[in-house]
Amino acid sequence: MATVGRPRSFDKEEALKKAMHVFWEKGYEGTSMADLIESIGMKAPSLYAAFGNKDAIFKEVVQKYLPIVVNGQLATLNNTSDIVEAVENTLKECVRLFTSPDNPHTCLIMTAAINASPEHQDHVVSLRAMREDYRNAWVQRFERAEQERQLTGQLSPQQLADFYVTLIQGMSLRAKDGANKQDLTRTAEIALQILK
Amino acid sequence: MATVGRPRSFDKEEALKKAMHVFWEKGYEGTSMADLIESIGMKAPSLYAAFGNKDAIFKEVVQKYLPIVVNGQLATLNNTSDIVEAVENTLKECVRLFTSPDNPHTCLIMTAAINASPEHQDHVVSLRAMREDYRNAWVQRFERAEQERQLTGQLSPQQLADFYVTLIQGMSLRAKDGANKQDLTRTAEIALQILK
DNA sequence: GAAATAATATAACATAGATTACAAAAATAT
DNA sequence: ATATTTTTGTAATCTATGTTATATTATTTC
Repeated sequence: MATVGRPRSFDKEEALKKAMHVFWEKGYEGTSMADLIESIGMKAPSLYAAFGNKDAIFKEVVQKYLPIVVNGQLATLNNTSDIVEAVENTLKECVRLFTSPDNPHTCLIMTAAINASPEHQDHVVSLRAMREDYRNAWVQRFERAEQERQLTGQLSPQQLADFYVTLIQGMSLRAKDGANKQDLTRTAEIALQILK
Repeated sequence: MATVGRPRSFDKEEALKKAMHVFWEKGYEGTSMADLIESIGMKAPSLYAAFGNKDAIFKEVVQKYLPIVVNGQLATLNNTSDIVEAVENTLKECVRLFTSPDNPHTCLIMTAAINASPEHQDHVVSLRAMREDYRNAWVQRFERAEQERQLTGQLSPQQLADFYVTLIQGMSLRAKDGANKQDLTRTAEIALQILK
């Protein structure tokens, strides 16, 4: 399916992946188009032609990041039948993600758009909505556990979900601050005590 | 002590407090000089004359915020003799701060400078250092509790400090996302179980 | 090989936001 | 009162950064 005209000198998927890492590392406002241009190795007009403007690139990055990271993690949460194991595995997966040498040490959804100037509030709002979805997924998982009589304590699914999501958001920040794998693992293990 | 020249039409402390609230709400990069000018009600030249540039205003704001909020909180942590009570009171104080109608629902030190463009990395770095100090204060508190034989479990002061600081950083984000006082209080109560 | 098409590179352009110049205003001191 | 000093207000300037115009290059189709 060779198309007419000069061929692209870059792979769009590769470019998007590089853009993702930059936004992941520096956040939306902390990333300049110059950063993207430098990291991706594309010149401005090619970037604009391929993706649109900075906002559009960020949105596409988030669309890409979300399935890979969040859904993969929620699969762990939902596909492990024992609730304690499910939470343990999911927390460990968070720790692995937040300390992997392959990517920035944080969660893009949690930290890439916390604050923004008024014109870019939509990114703040949309990531916040995703965090809300993420929390709801945790609530649902604990509701299932409750129905399956796996919750021994007197804590409600909402309370448990809030607790673990709060902890994970905190770990995103701690990792960005430089917390290592051991530190975060210990914190996760402590949090797991709540379910035992 | 009347000084010569046209008198100021504003109170410097009041102006700084207003600037603090803007930065607290919007973060360093999310705040424009126009925002500050509007909120404070001073014109640009007066602002610059009184405080210096945006960076200087932010630094002065942080200097002001730190003693008021963080030290007050650490006083609670350190001056309550029983460790469980100390942690409980401190967490409750966090919740109160993060949900007070009088101020933005987050902690400035935790969320006002998470990401920034390269020229403003110094703010990111300095706030990170303050978070490190904050963590160390928690470590020291638990070390004291250990010496006083108040720690019943087998968790080290570092592990406990990491756990609670992670939770508090998470609560800063959850509060900014809209978590209410009840939600955060429940989360804090759950976290307190670890010490019992 | 010439025409058509699509991407690239250089460099200009636009705009938002931080900062400053300059003249006018409001006070004190002599 | 006049001179001096400091702050204020308007408006200009500077700068960083997002975006686009234009010419050029590389490919396919006829």
